[in-house]
Parts: sequence; structure tokens; C-alpha cells
Amino acid sequence: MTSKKVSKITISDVARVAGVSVTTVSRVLNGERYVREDKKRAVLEASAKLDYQPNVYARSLAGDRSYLLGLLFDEAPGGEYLSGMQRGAMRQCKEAGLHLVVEHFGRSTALDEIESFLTKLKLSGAILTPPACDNKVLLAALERKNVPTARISPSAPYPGMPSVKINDFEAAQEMTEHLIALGHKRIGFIAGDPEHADSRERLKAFRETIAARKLSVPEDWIQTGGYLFEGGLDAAMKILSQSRRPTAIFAANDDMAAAVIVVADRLKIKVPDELSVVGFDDTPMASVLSPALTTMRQPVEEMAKIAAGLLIDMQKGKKVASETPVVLDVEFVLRSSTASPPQV
Amino acid sequence: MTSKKVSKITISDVARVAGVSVTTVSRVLNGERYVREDKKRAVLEASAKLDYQPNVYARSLAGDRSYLLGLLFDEAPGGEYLSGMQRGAMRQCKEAGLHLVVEHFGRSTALDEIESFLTKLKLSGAILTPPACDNKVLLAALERKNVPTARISPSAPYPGMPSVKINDFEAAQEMTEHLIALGHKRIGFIAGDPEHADSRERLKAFRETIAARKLSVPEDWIQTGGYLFEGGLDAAMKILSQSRRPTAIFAANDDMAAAVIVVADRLKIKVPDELSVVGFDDTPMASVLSPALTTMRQPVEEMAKIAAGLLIDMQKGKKVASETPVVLDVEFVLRSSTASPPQV
DNA sequence: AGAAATTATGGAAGCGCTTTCATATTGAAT
DNA sequence: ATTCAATATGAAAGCGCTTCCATAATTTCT
Repeated sequence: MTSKKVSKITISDVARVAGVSVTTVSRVLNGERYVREDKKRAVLEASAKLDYQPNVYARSLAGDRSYLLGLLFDEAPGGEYLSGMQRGAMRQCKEAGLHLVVEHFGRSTALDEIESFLTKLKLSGAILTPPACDNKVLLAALERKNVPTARISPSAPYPGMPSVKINDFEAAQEMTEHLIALGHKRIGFIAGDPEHADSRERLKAFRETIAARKLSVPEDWIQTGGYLFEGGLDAAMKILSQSRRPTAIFAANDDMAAAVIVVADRLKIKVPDELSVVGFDDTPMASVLSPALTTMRQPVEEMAKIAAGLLIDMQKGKKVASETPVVLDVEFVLRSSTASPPQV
Repeated sequence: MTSKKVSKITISDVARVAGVSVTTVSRVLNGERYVREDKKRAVLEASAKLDYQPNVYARSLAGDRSYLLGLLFDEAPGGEYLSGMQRGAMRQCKEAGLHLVVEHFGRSTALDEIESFLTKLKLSGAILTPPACDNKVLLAALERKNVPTARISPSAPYPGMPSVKINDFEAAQEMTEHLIALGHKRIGFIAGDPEHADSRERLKAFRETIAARKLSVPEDWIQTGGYLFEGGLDAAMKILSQSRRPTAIFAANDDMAAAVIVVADRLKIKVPDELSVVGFDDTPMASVLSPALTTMRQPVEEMAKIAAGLLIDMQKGKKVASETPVVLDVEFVLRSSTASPPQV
């Protein structure tokens, strides 16, 4: 290894070595048209030889892009869902030579603060995770500032913004069918945050599948837990403390399913012998619970990776389908929290 | 294609309105000396009135700060530990008007890649979480590039780099004492990643406390689980499948403690009646486990917040103690996974 | 063949700041 | 009053890039 000089190498060094103008170097580096093959090669060689690192700030100042992607969330990071998203986004960024800036925007964040952030950073793109992906104020600000935006599991389409999601309806349908196939006829449901589109979809799928199978569910067996463990505790308590209770509970995420198992344990209800429990997400917790949780795995990491990829494509001027979401497959994970209902 | 131009407010607009030169505005905004009070006020007023947002890229290009803090980790984000760190760092950044870029640097990341990242982003500071905080290559690169660096729970001091940690020794000692106080005389230990300093400290504290209390532990009862759930499963299996087993196990983090509970369950060993289990960290999982885990809560968020604060101070030219780490308190969390040992 | 369209290339003007450097202005010390 | 240091201030020179514009080289079309 030759020891490198600390003095920075600029675009004009590359231009000199390659025997072309800085304009041409810039063109090559940005993949523009109108550069002859031989010059392009010369530039690339010179650039590699000198180990040239374009100055992000100079580029951002002169141009309009920033080489920074933003991962914007509403809830503070934590939990496998967001971490997974972040991992995927980071991976894609690294591949494309971009960097990932993380930022929190709550529902109550002032428009001023959002705009200030956006004008200051001039993000090359923004990835919005639920429920930030449905924050009207944020969306409008991003649009006004012309920040290419990709949304994950959004509620409703937003013109010009591509999105990535799973088919929550089909997934929840499949999960409900699983319980019915085991022989359950009395199934409860704990919904997530009604503000999340995915939550509403899951509930809808549950209801429709139940109806399609000619079953019925008392409204008392459908509760909302807000995707939170604590909310799940309350919901499970409401459902399980009734005189007539279901033989299975479908919780719209793993955290709430964990809560159901805890409540069942307290009430001395045996899982899965007396009560089957299923979750959604396949967080690490799912396999740790006892019994281990039957759940539906979301490709979270992949979703964010694709979202970042869409942004990168948009930046390159490629057209991306912004109206029809990219839909990824889920994977049913059978563990030991489900069984056939007790014979009555 | 409708793209509306939002006229930007620049430093010279502020200068004009305040009736001073751009130099003076720059001085005020950067908190430099040699500006008269009245002008300073005028600048601040003009700036507020115009809602001026300094252009990060222009500042970075002209100066050599970047207004970007880096959170560098070795393992991909995930888990409450890193998420907590990130939350703390984000919070502090927001307060100081900085932004947080996240990046992964594995043990095997090439020096080239690290240097390229550092020259490209010219970070205003870097926060290193374990085990990245002990990555020699990374540390050397940061030093060479003069990036102010704060480390969290590092192994050994590194000249010029401040650090934040908890007193792992005392915490592990306290935890061990807790078990001894309950009457346990036969205690096993599952260590974390031997490359983490904190892990080594916890083990050392365990050994010394045991010795100080005139107890002894067969080497078979001390296993390594690498801070991972899976590693914990193996370790727990090795300890619990022996003919003579301990009445308590101290796992160096919650994930491994969860594994102990799972293994105990499989082996029909009742927790806490026949086996007490304690963890470390107080991750959300800890309260979900059944029985809920007695553990030691680390102020992870606070640690990162302080680390970011140190960086910001350094940037401002303040001197920070770089030799003696900032040490934060832990909190003992008593739940139901510990009890007195069965009467023999 | 020449004209017109297309493709290539570089000069130079910024992008919006920070930072010398030179110059006032003030206060303290003779 | 006079001198010297400390304090204040602005003009102007970049920081390293992108991009507009003018021009040259090439191809395609009459």
C-alpha cells in the first residue's frame, strides 16, 4: 500500500490527468450524454488512479441534488419493524453511494420545522414509514419542495409518489383461513392503529373472511390495541374476560400477540390448547415467546431497500410507477401458538 | 411538469435587511467574537424575520465543518440497544440543529471504504457504538481525518476521544449480590461477546463477587453466548443439562436471559421456583417474558445523547475530558424471574 | 456537394457560504 | 495628547462542483 496524500484530489486534478476539461469530467461522473467513449474511459481511469472522491458539499451546492436520502419516521426508532427498514435503506444507499439521514417527524411537528429541515438538507429523496407516510402536512411539504418521496405501506395513493407495501388483505386473509382450517369457529381480533392503512386492511380481511366462511364474530371480540404491547394487554383482557370467549385470537402484530399470551397466562388459559394466538410481522420476539408465535413475516428490510431503489431511479430521471404500489410477498410462519380448538 | 421556484433567502438578504455585511452575519450566526451587541441583535432579528435557513452545503464547502453527525455501528441496527442510542443521538442533534447520518462499518470493512466515507462526508463528529468503538482501523481513520469522535462503552481509552459508559463492573456486582442475597450459592453465568469491554467487565465482576462471598463456580457454569439469543440457547443448554446445575443464572444481556428461560421451559425447570434468571439491559422483551425478567436497565438513550453533546461541545471548541469517561448510573429492575433457591 | 441537425467539448459564471486581510474604530496606557 | 493593543467591520477571494453558453466536430439529410 502506498501512503496516500492528505491533500485532497479535486475534479480538476482528474481533468488534468485525463487531458480533458472539468466539464467533461463532471459529465462522465454524472453519466450524462455527449461524451465520446475514449474520453469517458480516460476520465474513469484518471479518477480511479487518483482515488478521486467527489466533494458531496460542492456537488450539492452547485447542483440541486444532495446525495443524502432521508428516512423519516413518526415514531422513534425501535422495534424490529423500523430497524429492519433502516437496514434495508442503508444497504441500498451504500450500493448507490448515497448516505442515509434519519429524522423524526411526529404528527405534531410544526410545518415550519419540516420545511426548515427540507430546505436545509435538500434531500435527494425521502423514505416515509408508517404512519409518517400518511402525514398530510409532511407529504405536502415534500411535494412543495420537490423532494422525491417513496412511501412504505401508505394509506392511500398520493400523486407522484411511489410506494411499497405487502398485500395486507391477502396476508390477513391467509392467516384467518389458517385458524379456520384448524377448526376454529370463534375467533377474536385485535386491530392495530386505525390510522395505519395496513391495520385497516387486516381488519377488513378478517371480517370478510369470517363472513365468507359463514362464521360470525361478536363485536366484543374485536378490539383495538394500537399495535402496542400495552394496548394489546387491554384488548386481550376485554376479550378474554368475557363469559363466552373465542378459541383463537388474531392480533394484528406480534407485540399485541405477545400481550395476548401474557394475559392468557394470567387467566390460566392454556395456549394453544385452549386458545390459539397468531400475530403478524415475525419480530424476533415471536420465536422467544412461549409458546412460539405463529405469525406472518413481512419483508421489511426488502421493502425499504426497494423504496430507496425507487428514489435512486427517480433521481436518475428514470420513470417509476408512482400510482401502482410495488407489492411484496409475505411468508406464513407456523410455530406452536396455534392448534385445533378444544372439543366442546 | 409544474415546478415552482421557491426563492431562497440567502445570507446576503439577511445582511441587507440588517444593514451589515455578510461577513458580520456569518460571524453572528457562528457565534464568533468581535461583533457589537446592536449589530448582533439586528442580524438576529433580520434572520428571524426572513426565516433564514443557512445552506448546509455552502457552509460545509466554505468552512470545514459539515453539520452532520455520524452514528457508526458495527452490527446492523436492530435491537433496543442500538435503537435507543439512535433515539438519543437524534434528539441531541435536533436540539443543536445538526443531522444524523447512520452508517455501518463492520470489522471487515476495508480501510479504503472508511476513508472514502470520511473524506466525502467530513463529519462534524462521529459516535461509535460497541463494538465499532473498538475497531482499530476505524479509530485510526477517524483520527487521521480529524473527526471528533465520542465512543460508547469502549474497551480501552483512546487518546483524545471522550467516551460514555456505565459502570459495568458495579452493575454486574450488584446483580450478583442480588442473587446471593436471595440465598443462591450455585450461580451460573452466560457472558456476552468477549470483544466487548462491557462483557468482560460483567464477567470479571461476577467472578470477583462470587469469590468475595466465598462461593465458587465450576467453570462449566460459565459459558459464552455472544450477546445473541441463539448463543444463549447453546450456553443455557450446556449449563442446565449437567447433572449438577446452578440454582440461578446471570446472563449478560436480556436476549440471552430469554434464551435461558426458553431452555428451562423445555427442560421442565420452573423459573423462578427451581431456577432464577437475570438479564441485563431491560429491553422491551424483558417485561414480556414469562416470567418477566429481573434485569439491569442501561440508560442507552441518555448515553448517546451525552455522546452527541460532547461532540457538539468539541465542535464549539470547548474542551471535553477525553481521558476519563462519563459514567452513568444503571437501574436495578426487579421482576419475577428471581426467587430464593429451593430448599435442598 | 453543401446545409442542417446532432453530438462533443471547454470556458466561465455562479451556488451560498467562511475566512483571510486590510482597515476602522475604540479603549487603555503612556 | 500620543501610542499601542484590542475590538469591529467589510471587500473580496475562494471552497469544488454543475451548468449555461458558445463553439467545434461529426453525422445525416437534401
